[in-house]
Amino acid sequence: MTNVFDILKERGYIEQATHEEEIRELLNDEKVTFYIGFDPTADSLHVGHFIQVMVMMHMQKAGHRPIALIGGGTGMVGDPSGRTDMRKMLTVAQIEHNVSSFKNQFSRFVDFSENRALIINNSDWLLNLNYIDFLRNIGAHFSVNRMLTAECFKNRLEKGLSFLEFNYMLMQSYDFLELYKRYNCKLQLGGNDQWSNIISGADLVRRIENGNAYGLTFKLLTTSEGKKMGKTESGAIWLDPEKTPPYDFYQYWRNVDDPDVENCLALLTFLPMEEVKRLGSLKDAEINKAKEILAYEVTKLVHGQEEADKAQSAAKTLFNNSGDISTSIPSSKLNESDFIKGIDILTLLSKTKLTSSKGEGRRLIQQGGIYLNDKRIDEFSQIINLDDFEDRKLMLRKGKKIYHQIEII
RNA sequence: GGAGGGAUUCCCGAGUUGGCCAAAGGGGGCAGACUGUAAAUCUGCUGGCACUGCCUUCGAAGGUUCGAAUCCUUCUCCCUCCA
Repeated sequence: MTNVFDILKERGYIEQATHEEEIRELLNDEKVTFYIGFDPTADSLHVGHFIQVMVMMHMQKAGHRPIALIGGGTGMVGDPSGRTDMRKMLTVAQIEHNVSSFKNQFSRFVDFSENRALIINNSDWLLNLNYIDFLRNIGAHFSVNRMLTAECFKNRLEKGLSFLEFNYMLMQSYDFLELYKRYNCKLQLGGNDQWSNIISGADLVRRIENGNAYGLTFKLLTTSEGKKMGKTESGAIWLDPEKTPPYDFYQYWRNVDDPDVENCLALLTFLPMEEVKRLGSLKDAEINKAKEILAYEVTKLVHGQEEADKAQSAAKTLFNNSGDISTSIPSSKLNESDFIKGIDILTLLSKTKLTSSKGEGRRLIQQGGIYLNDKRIDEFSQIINLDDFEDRKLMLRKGKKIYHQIEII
C-alpha cells in the first residue's frame, strides 16, 4: 500500500514539514495519532477547514487516528496569525454554540466510532490553568526574542498586538503537549498559517517530554494568483447548507478559474490522480467538463449524493435547458393573492433578495441585467401578475447566472 | 499618567479659508459587450426612497450659523513618543 505521506504529497497538500523523512517513516511503520486544531470562530466549518478535513479522511483511511481538537479554550484568546487586526472577542455562549456545531459537522466526514477518531475540546485543560504554574512550567520554555521573529507576529508588530493574543502560541503549544501525554499524539497538522504555532508545539513536547513530536502543514486553498479561495462578497463558503445552499456551493466550484481546476480536484476530491491530471489538462471549452466534475464531486462529499444530483440537474436545466427543474434552485413561494392585482418588478426583486434595494433593481433594469422567464425586462415600472406564470412558476434571473424561482402557493 | 496625531461612504483614501459635498481617486463589487456558467479586456453603475425632488450619512452627543464632513464644547475609541 502506498504511504499516505506520498499520497498527500502527490495531491499537493503538503507545504512544510518539521522532519520530512522521519514523518514519512513514522506514517509507514505505525498507526499514528495526530491532531488538527479548529478554532470555533463561527457556527459552521467553511471551505478552508474542509481541506483539513480532507486530510483527516486520507489519514484515517490509511489507518491513522485523527483527533479533531476544537479550540473552545484557545478560542477565548484568538489566534493572531494571518490577521492584521485583533479578532473580535467571542462570548463564552457563542463559543459553546460553535463548538457543538463543529462536532456535528465533523461526524459527517470522519468516523468517530470505537475511538477510530477523537473529538476533543481544549477547554478541558486550558480553562482551569493556574497562571503561575503555567508560566513556570510552560512559559519558561519560550523565548520572547524568538517569538517576535516568528512570521505570524511580524506584521502585527507594526499594527499592534495585545498581550492576550501574544499568548496564543503558548496555548496551542500546550495543547500539543497535553495530547501527547494523554493520547500519545505525535503529529500536528494544520494550514500553513499555523507553521509557527506548530513548530513551537513540537518543540515544547521535545523539551519537556523528550518525545518525538512532529509537525506538518498544508497549503492554504488559494487561487493561482495567490488569493484566498472559498470567499465571496457575501462571505465564506460554508459547509452548513443553511448558510450556503448546496446549489450555491455547487456553482462556486463550477465557476473556479481554469488554472485552479486541477488543484481543487486534487485537494477536494478523492478522484485518482491520473484522472485529476487528465481533467486538469483539458483545454479551452473542454475544461468545463472538469469543472462540472469538480463541482459535483465536492458537493457530493459535503452534502451527499442526493443534493449533488439536485444541484447538478438544476444547473443543467438553467444553463443548457436540459434535465429536470429541481427544487434546488433558490426559490420563494408567494401567495396567489399577491399577484392578482399584480406586483411591480422592483418590489418583487427586493422580496426575493435578488436586489438589496429598489434603487439597485432600477439600476440593474436600466442596464439590462434582469430577466423574467428569460426575457429581458426594460421597464422598471413593469407589473408582474398571474399572466406571467407558467404552471404557477416564474423564473427571475439577475445577470447571467443568478436565478430565482417564484412559485405560487 | 504626560505630550502629540487620528476617526470620512463596502475597503483604502482625498476633502477641514463653512455653501459648487451624497462627498475626488483607487480597490472591490454588480451589470452590459465579448466568451466557455473561465480569464483578460472595454463600457456603465455603485447610500435610501414616493428619483428633474425628498430623506439619512463623514466616531458619539450637544452648540454656533440662513447653511457644517468642514467652526466650538464635551465624550468614546485608536495610534505614536515619553514613564
